[in-house]
Amino acid sequence: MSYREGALSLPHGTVKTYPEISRVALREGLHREIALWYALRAIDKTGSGKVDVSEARQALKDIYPRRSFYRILRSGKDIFWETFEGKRGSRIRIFGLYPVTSYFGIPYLTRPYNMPFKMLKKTQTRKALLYASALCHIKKPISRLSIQDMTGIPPQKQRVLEKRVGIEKHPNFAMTREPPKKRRTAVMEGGGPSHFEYNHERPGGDPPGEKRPELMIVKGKAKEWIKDRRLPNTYKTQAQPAGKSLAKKANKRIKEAAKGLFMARQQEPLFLIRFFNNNKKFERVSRNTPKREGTCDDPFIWVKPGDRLKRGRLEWEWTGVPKSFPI
DNA sequence: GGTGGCACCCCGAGACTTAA
DNA sequence: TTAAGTCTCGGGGTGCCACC
Repeated sequence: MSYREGALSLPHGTVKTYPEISRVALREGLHREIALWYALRAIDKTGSGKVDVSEARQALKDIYPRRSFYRILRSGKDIFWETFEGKRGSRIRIFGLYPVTSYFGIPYLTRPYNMPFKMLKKTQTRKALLYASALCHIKKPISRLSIQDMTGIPPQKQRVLEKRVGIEKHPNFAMTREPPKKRRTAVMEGGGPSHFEYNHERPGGDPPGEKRPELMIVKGKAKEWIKDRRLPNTYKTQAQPAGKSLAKKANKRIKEAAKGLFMARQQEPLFLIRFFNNNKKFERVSRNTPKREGTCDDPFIWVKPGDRLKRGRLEWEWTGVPKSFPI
């Protein structure tokens, strides 16, 4: 079907989103523009990359009021699309993945994820969709502050967005085999006001060498209490993995343009590797001579379901290595 | 069809507190 | 470190109207 055969229409199912692009757009304050870009790509069923302005406005009239549509069209111009005069009036040339990733300096695209298109329809859930899209491929624990670094969205707002689109949160807990006498401290991420002391002794004592929850003392206003040390949450979104052929294509072009993707990847800011799926991966990282600058802070290894102290609880065992080491 | 001015109202965002 | 709640203030979304 060509665009000449009929008006564009809204998809009923899903919209394809790219975590890296969503993340950068959120950070740059371009969430309105990126949402329209996703919507335009979704209604462009022929994949020609060109749509009539009037047809696009008609197709998206339930999502964007007239004023907002034209305003976003202006503000996203030359980043996500360009407009030109066709034979039948104004048209939009929607930029593909490569020009957009180039604009933002994104060195590599992971696989895209499909999100429910209905989330794009409401103003309230539109930004939340992008947030979910930015988060959906992260399967390991991640702190609120790391998410803020990634997306520019502060912790309070993250919670609001998660509620809005039904992102599930799962708490993680720290396990250890170290004797309680060996207490260790960790400074709050983001330079918080104090540090926390972990690995306290459980009332009644603990058998040495056995795996047990790491304990911490929390000081309240009137009293202090001992509790299991909690690690950052893991998050589960409604996103479904989509085909990655377009992302592969874009990555190939990025690689060619940058003359060495891996050079580009090494220049991107590193998120500290802290959580490992198994011992092998942890040993491989810690054995390797420093290849990049950065540190592995307070590393943990995933505890398999059968080895957990509490059934159903997500547990991570402290590796017992010094607080940080170079990677 | 496309854009600008204006006014109204909702919501985003930050600061702060309390609790576990 | 996470979670939840309150409060305040400014900005943005939107409708209406006018103009080109």
